[in-house]
Amino acid sequence: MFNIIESMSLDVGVHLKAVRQMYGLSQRELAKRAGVTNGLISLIEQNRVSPSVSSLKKVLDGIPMALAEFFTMDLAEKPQVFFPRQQLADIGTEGVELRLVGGQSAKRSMSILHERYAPGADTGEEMLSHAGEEGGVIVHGKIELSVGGEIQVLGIGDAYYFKSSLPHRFRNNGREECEIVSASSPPTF
Amino acid sequence: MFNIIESMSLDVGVHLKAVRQMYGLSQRELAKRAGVTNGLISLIEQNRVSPSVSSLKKVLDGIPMALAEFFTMDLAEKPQVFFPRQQLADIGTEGVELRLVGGQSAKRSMSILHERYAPGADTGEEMLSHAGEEGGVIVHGKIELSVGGEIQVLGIGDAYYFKSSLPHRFRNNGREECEIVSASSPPTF
DNA sequence: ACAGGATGATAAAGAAAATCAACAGCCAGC
DNA sequence: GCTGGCTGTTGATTTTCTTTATCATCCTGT
Repeated sequence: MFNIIESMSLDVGVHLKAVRQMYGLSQRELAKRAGVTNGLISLIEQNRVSPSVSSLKKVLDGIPMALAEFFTMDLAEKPQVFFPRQQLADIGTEGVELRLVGGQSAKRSMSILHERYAPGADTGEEMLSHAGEEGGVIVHGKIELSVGGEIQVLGIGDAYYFKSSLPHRFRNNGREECEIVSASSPPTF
Repeated sequence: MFNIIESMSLDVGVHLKAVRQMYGLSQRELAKRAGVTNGLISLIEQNRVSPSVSSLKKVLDGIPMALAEFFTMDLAEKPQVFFPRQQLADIGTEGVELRLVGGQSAKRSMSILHERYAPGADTGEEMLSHAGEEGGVIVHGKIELSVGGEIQVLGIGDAYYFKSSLPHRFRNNGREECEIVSASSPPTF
């Protein structure tokens, strides 16, 4: 009886770990939410067991994430979160400049906001997390943005786009006011 | 210790059975290809066990089908094929009865309508004009159709097809009710 | 009517997953 | 230094899944 797991095309363990960390959860936190034991999550992430579908479902419910999303994440390239300034420029053809944020995403029905962050302003240590998607462009100043474990400082012309369910936080560490044009879907305001 | 499976949103068993039969495989045939026993497939399809991910993977490999494909098939509601008459939404006005096929489905590339024009019914002197294309067949009665300056009376079995941007008008001058089955793309309704 | 071969279902035995409870490591605060 | 609380890991036990072998049923051809 040789290892069944190694024949798997999808590394469930590594993948689960990545997803869990992306959502900023510890094994115990996730286990508690999912109604399973932390030991199980540990074993799954080490690929020492192949969870039953019902178990994996329970675990993912704690995130929350659907089974389909979990398995399709491997096929779909990991969604781009940060868009460097250069990447926004010049998408259009000759004479036309199109600055499109999150252009690879198909569905985008959203509300647009003009935000201003005073120096030191912060959306708080408790990470924001809600339904939908959001994105924006930094118009003036700088902003520190944390999304799903990744942290980056964005400056003028930089942009962002992510699923709002990922824990996120905006913080202005600079001395200047920061100005952002953003959009969220479905319309929060 | 009560049934875990009943809390599953996805009915793996029923779904696997449907997929297997869709591919014209018996439990034993699939088991042989997948390298598992027919008994396991029987139990899975009855939801008497929740297979491990690795087992389900092996089974699906025998079809063959990817895990992602299997789970995404469940999220996509299985499209309705048959629409009882009563179920067709009536979106018409006075003298004109318009019954829309598949009105509840968001993603449609076409609007199929069952239209009834009472004697004297008229879509109005102001010509209709919108994007896309439309066509149809006269099932019962007669209808006077004007399209882009041309006028013609169509009877049973006659048909039409034109670009919706051309100004058009339907009018029933006869004494009988007129019945038409039409389609337009992209969906107007 | 019968044999042959297919179908899916099932009980019991064996293998693997999931839990329980304990473990060591790490870091912040006293 | 400790303590308390967090992290992830692990051996032993319980629970569940998977196989084995058997069963009844339904066709098809003789």
